[in-house]
Amino acid sequence: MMTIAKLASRGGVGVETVRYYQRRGLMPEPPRPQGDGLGGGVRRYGEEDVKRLRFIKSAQAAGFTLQEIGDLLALDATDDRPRARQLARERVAALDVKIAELQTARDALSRLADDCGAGTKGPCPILTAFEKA
Amino acid sequence: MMTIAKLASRGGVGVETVRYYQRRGLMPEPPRPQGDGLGGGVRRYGEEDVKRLRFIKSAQAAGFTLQEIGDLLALDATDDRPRARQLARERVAALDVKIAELQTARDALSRLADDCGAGTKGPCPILTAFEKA
DNA sequence: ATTGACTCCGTACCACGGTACGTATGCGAC
DNA sequence: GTCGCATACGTACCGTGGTACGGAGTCAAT
Repeated sequence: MMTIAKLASRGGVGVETVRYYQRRGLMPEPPRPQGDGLGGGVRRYGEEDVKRLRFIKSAQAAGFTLQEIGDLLALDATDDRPRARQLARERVAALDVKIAELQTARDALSRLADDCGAGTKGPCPILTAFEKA
Repeated sequence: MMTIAKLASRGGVGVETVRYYQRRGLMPEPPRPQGDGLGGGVRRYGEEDVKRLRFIKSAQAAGFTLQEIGDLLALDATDDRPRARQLARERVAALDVKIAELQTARDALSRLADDCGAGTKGPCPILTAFEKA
């Protein structure tokens, strides 16, 4: 068991971020010891909380919003497979689009860098670099 | 020549967005006719403004912030090739990282969707879907 | 038992990229 | 010339994802 600072550091985020996720309902707020009569004690966290935090980071990297991540986490506790599959497939499709878009942009920029290195006179044609993209 | 509404629509953004870009210094504010004594007239825009607007969209898709796009546009008017090349190459590197990241996430999600379709009992292992990513 | 570090909680604030709103003015059609 | 929509401009507000701050409580070590 660990306190929030340890949890945050193991999850690669700040303490405030964990608390923000708790407010958003993405992370559970473990019961405080000593009953809970206003000033009960310090909350403790376990490995499953670290996993959850890391999941949130990965899902964010996949382009999910915190809202969607909340939905996914809620889904994880249910047996609604069709819904989970649907969300995953929608995201895969969105990612395919996004990846293609970035690839196109990458190539345009790469071309720009090359073209720009070729000559030495005048400005690089930055404004036109994306025109054929 | 066109007014701001036409420009915005040809650039695929809203009128307010164009004005926002003007405030940010990304789009020029053409002089108003009738001198400029407070209430001069309606500004007019040309094809080069449409290009500029489209460039902003493309660059945004490439992950540039508006600040960076401003830098690029400023650069476009200068002869500082090394700097332009540097910015382009930095972005290419950043895009390569981002693309790889999205690709990994995509594959994890795709796997999740498949695994989730396999059985019919119990919840999909959503929380663990990204663990090996 | 006191110090010092950490926690809890609420509230405020931040950057980003817009979007909306209100008022005054302009401009084309009739 | 006057009706009505579009433009100009300033200012306010929005969602997203946090970050910072301040005061009170807690806890472990000395």
